[in-house]
Amino acid sequence: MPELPDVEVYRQYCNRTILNKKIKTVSLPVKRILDSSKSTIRRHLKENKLVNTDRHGKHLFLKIGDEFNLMLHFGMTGDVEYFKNKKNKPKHTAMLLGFENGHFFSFINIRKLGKIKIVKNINEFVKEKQLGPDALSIKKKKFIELLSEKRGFVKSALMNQKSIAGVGNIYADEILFHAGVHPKKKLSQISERKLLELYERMLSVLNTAIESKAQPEQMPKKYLLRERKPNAECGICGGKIKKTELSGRPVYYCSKHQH
DNA sequence: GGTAATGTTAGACT
DNA sequence: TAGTCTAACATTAC
Repeated sequence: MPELPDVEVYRQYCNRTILNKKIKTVSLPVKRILDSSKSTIRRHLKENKLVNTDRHGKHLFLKIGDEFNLMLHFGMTGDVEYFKNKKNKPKHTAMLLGFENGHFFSFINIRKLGKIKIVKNINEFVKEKQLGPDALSIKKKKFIELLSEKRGFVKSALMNQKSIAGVGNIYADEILFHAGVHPKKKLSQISERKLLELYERMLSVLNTAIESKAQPEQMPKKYLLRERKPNAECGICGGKIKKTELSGRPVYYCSKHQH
């Protein structure tokens, strides 16, 4: 479930499992997700250690030594798993690292829409990809500034990685749900005061999701994620949850309290 | 067996 | 020109 909160949970997981272990084997069976050549990735990882982690939006960076990073992007499906016995290798493993201690690390990518790349400088990568500031680091002023100069639907703007990095389809819905803003409201019709509220809600939703380990069942009762289906009862106002579509993606919202 | 799914992006559209 | 939108990608789960 790889939006910002999911990737942050993966990052924390990597921090407590794979750091400072020497890599002995590197297997990359899914060619289409490689953004660096197989040999480049191998060369950087073999006999080296992952020493730190970083994240920008939905991109995870595993630092190799002090010069390079292994960038992982999950696409629509993805997970990471550290395990001790090779027999437990997860299905759809797109990268398998074997450590000196005999344990393994798998980058799982079912739909193969993810990416693996060796990245030298994170800031330069972010610039190249034209990613906006990370959703948890963006300043209030910058947020207002970015959204004020856009047109189109408010949900599209929240999901646009070039404005703000990290918010995807599910959490955009969640943020709008708590801010009481209809996903198909035009940005031009949203007051600055409402933009401020969106900013506050974005932070609280993302932080709450991370605290809940990105598991819907662990989130507060009034969260839309827990009942993300048509005709469910709204946890905030008792209204009816409806489903519509925007750019081919599903949109869930409360027909009563989101305007 | 049809349908839908958490992301990105090239190319079409406005 | 530049911002916005659509379709396509690949695979599984229900």
